[in-house]
Amino acid sequence: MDFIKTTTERFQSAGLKITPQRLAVFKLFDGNKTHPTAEDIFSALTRDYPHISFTTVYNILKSMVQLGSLRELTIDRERIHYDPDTSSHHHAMCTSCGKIIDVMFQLPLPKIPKDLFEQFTVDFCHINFYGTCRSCQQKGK
Amino acid sequence: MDFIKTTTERFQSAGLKITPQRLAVFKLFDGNKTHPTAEDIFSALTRDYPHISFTTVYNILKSMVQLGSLRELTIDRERIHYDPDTSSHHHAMCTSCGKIIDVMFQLPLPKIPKDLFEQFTVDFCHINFYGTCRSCQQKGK
DNA sequence: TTTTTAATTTGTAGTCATTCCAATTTAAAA
DNA sequence: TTTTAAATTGGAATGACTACAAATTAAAAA
Ligand SMILES: [Mn+2]
Ligand SMILES: [Mn+2]
Ligand SMILES: [Zn+2]
Ligand SMILES: [Zn+2]
Repeated sequence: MDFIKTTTERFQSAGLKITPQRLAVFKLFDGNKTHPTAEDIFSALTRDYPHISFTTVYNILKSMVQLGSLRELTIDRERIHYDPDTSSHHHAMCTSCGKIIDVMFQLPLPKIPKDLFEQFTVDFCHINFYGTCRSCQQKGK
Repeated sequence: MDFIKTTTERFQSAGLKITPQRLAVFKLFDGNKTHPTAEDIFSALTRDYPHISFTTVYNILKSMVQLGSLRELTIDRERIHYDPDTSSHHHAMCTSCGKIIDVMFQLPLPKIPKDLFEQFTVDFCHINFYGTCRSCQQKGK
């Protein structure tokens, strides 16, 4: 299903308006695999919306997360990265350049220790890999 | 091996001094399974060191991490939690009360998709579970 | 199309964890 | 005991994110 259309419908169903700023953010995330930050989105918007406010960007991101169109990553302690792919997958971040890539695999449920479930109702799980990407390895030589 | 002794030796080998403040922090972490924050450590120290500075706490924590006596958790976006258990294990955080518990298991290497290793040298991996702990589930009723 | 109104955007100020810095103090080597 | 490099301290700075109130606007109603 189309990300922009789905997200637009979710906003409308929630009684939220479709503003040019919102639509521009939807477009930036459509098919985006780069896991941008609020700053990234803000910078990209300033070209078309020179008066865009950071608050607006944060507001839009928050609504998109609440409506299930974006997921917040926990991999980078410095800032939140947003992912329009809300399906179950994980991430790897290069500790040298900060690039974040997808790691498409499922942690098999039987592997999770059952004593965890005895103490805890698990809602979701983030698996974060840290290391060095190819281009940074070559640069380091 | 004893945590305080090991950590003390690491500081000395690195040419760092053993101050009362440092020793007090080492003691607070010895056998500690609660994953405290800098604030937690600061508060615990104010009893014996009423003039302790936050900067000192942060400096000590940084040195301990650098020398391998502490590990920084990525599970809580709001603040860093520190763990004196640097062996490979994972964590679960209650999204209601913030409590963090250990999840003792190893992600089996063959389960990690091999294309990750083609693009990336993995140094370490944090697995973070989020959910609701027992006592918060009961309170919620 | 015009009017109406509640929602949105914007700029600014505020928060909070963490870091920076320079003056003072101190562990520990000489 | 003296010396000195390192540590501690308090206060100021940083940076991501949030709160708030005034101005603007999407879109429903007339
Ligand atoms: Mn992703
Ligand atoms: Mn632990
Ligand atoms: Zn890299
Ligand atoms: Zn709880």
